[in-house]
Amino acid sequence: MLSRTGPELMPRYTPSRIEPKWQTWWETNHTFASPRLPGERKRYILDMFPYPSGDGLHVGHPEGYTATDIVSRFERMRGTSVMHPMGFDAFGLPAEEHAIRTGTPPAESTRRNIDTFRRQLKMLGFSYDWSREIATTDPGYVRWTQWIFLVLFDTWFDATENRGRPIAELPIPEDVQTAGSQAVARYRDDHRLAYQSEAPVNWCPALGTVLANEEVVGGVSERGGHPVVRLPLRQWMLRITAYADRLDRELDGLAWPESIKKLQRDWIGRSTGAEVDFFIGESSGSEPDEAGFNAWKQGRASADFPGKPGADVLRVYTTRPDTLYGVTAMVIAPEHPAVAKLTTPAARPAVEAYCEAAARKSDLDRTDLAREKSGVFTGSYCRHPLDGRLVPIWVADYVLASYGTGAIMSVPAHDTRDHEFAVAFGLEIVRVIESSDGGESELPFTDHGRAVNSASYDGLATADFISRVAADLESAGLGRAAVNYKLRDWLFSRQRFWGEPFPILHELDAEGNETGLVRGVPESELPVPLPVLADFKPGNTPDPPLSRADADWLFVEIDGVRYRRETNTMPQWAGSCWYELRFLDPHNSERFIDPEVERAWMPVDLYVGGAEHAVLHLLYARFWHKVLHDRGHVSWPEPFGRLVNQGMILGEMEFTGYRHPQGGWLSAEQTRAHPTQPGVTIDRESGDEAAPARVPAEQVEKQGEHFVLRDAPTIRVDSRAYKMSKSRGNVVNPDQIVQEFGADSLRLYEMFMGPLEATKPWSTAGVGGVRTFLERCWRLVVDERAEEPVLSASVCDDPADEPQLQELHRMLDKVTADIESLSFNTAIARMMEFVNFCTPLTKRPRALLEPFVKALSPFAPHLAEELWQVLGQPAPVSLAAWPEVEQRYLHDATVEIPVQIMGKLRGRVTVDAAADADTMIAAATADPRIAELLEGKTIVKTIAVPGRMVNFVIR
RNA sequence: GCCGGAGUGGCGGAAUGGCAGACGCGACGGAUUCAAAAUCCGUUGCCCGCAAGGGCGUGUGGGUUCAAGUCCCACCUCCGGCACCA
Repeated sequence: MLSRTGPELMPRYTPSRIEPKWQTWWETNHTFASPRLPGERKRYILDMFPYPSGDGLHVGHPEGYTATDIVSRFERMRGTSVMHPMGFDAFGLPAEEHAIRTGTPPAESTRRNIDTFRRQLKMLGFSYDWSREIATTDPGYVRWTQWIFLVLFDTWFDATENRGRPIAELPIPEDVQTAGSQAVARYRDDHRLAYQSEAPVNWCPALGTVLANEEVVGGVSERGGHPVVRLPLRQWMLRITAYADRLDRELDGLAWPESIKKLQRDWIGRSTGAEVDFFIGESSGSEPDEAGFNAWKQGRASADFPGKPGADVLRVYTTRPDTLYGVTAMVIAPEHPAVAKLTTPAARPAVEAYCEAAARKSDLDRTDLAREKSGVFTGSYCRHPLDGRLVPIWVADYVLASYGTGAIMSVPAHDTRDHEFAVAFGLEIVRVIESSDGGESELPFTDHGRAVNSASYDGLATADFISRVAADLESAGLGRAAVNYKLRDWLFSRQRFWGEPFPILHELDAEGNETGLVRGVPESELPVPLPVLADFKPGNTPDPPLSRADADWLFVEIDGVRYRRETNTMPQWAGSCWYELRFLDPHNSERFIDPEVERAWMPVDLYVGGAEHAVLHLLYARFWHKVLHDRGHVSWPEPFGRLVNQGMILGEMEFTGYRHPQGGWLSAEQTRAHPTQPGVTIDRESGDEAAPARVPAEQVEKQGEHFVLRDAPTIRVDSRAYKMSKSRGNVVNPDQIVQEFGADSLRLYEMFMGPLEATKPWSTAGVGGVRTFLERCWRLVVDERAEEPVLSASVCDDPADEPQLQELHRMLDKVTADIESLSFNTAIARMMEFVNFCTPLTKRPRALLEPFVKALSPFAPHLAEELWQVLGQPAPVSLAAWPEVEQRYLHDATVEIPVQIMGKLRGRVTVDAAADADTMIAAATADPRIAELLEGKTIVKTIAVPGRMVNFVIR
């Protein structure tokens, strides 16, 4: 019996023998080493490096990696200098959780996981320059991550120049200057891009850490789905909001998918509108009197709009200043600083109770569950800046303290949320916009339209109103145009062990208490290593594990001053914010990168990875890069020139039937999803839970639009592919696929499945299909009956004939163009056609096979090297010159064109490829069948596109 | 709710406004074989027809055009993301 993989049968295509052989050869010969500096044409082709999880590689990884590998190999063969490195994003929570469970230090399990990943990546034959491998956990890498943090710490953002500058250049106001050096230090600290803040944070008791806003989804942690509560804590923040404008605008020049750019823009959330001050008076009274208001207004008219709101006003931000006359209430966030002042004695108990409840509420309670608007009246009023009427001030948690000014003007007629709030509390609703067509539109009406009930502005279109009123407010000193961003500053510290320590020291006084002054660790003492700990467990309090380190780690003395180290660690994102730079100069111990190398290789020309990083990683990395750029450390403002997102690979297609609780089948259309429990299906009528059951494909057939059970055609079954997951048991293991089919087959299959960017279901039968193709390639060249791989007798030195050369060059033309456009699936299809063409040939000229093997080599590199060797060519084909496409073989002398009558295909005629319209029409009418159909009809119009088609319009 | 993306044979998918379904999987038939596997050759959108041929077909309904999977309008379904940002 013959087996596919039996080593005794070498003449058959045996990946398990040739793949390790060539992997060793490439490694020994440093085939894919990149030069320090590129030649004339360079390509920096980068994968998003993986987090080395304990599960090893899954089949999603090789998809993007194969795509970039094909492009890298192709570019090398064309003589381009290629940078194609790989490394590991090795800090992160899972290693630490594993450590807590098993007692294994994270460094150890991380090293093991990296070893597994590296083995698996090498097994797939990727042409990485492994001498450039980095892990974010390497001390030599951490050193420079910490160094970049110190750059952030040393930078302030100059808003007038719109760029980051050294903190030493920060202008110090005179009053601060006179207040002494401590005041100056604090002033500087308040302006650094890396700063400490005491703001409420998302504390996750289950994970024992605080999380970034981005890591909290719907009130629970993104990782693990644990509840998150809000807690005030001292934290390190990065002032990414300073760069919001540039992060938004500078997306324009990038060759990124528009959808990703849009996601980033939406996340940054730039909005334009106006800030407006509402008079509340100096004293904490409930109704500011009219005289005071008039005096205030007069004062404002002769002065500039204050940069910061005084205690006598409530400042709001609105994108719709045109609705100013529709204001019927002011609403401030429970955390707004003026809450206490505005609360009247009578209202105090209710307001305090409300604010306390809001503070305790997690984001989950505030959003998902509490859709009903809640709020409480403060008892106070403010004065409307334009018409002077009294407007009640409410507190409600639908207003966020962290956005805009933390206070809004409520316009129930023209804002959905304000409308809900007004309805819930019986507030007045005043229409100030009608639709442009004059129709009585329903409220709330949030579209643009025409102003009504707005004094002298009546009749103005919304856009005109906005610009007019903004100018009027500005000149009256009552408001000004303003820009706001949804983006918040980046909460950058974590109370975990397995992350980069901050290179920061807190000054201690004689009693050992922190003075509040901080300094960076001297550059010469980087990296700050992680301390040796016996126990990695996070505590019940937000005290970081590092605070339990030995005193000789924890305390430092410099120039006679004692310091305590910062004991927070950086989040996992830190390492991936600049790895694209370090790959270019991974062993440099003098600088984080040699500027000459940086200038020569950056930016990344092709960056491929999953769309799940569309916002966070890519935004953070762009931010760091811009800071480094502003400080003169890198030459380009953006790190990634072209970005492509590979699609997700789903599990195999599944048919699912539903079992009725009383037994028997339930047709799929009689079921629906459980209203609250995700993943649970119930009987539409009875509400009973329906048990899903996987149905084998052979028991199913298609009937009209749906799939039904073959034995019970009234029972519909669902058919779809699901995300791979351990719980569903549909995870495909790359090791197993390589063992069964070979790495080349896995690579080729993943590229053949469909477009790179599409989501597509896995099919192991499909891997078998491309394996068959590779076997056909093998038999084209190799004698199957010999003991050792030798050339097939049908391979000859005869020149290739014209039709063969045409086939060859058309294939090469298509494959070349398709690699350039990352359309690997169609490139492979074209090579399959070429092999189908060659298979029946009893004499197969080398002139045909050798260029084909070259074209195949980026896709199936091991097989290509082996075939190249069998053909007697010197290795490696991986660096052979990409075959030239000869244009003269691309075009036929004659073409067959369709002939249509009234747009319907009625025949075909063969004409000279260069035939003009008249010649084509003549040929078409000369065709007996066409002539017959045209007989007795009047030709109204004739369309002839040279080389394409002819169409007769008849009557 | 809002924002993306996608709906084409039994399945994955191809198609600069110009011959819909390339290529692959699956299925069916043939050659080879004692037999099977493997291999090679062929057929394979649906309907009518012995055939020649004809009709219908790219989620639904309309439109533009000599010609629409492709462009425009309205809608349906699925997938992904965001979700009180004033």
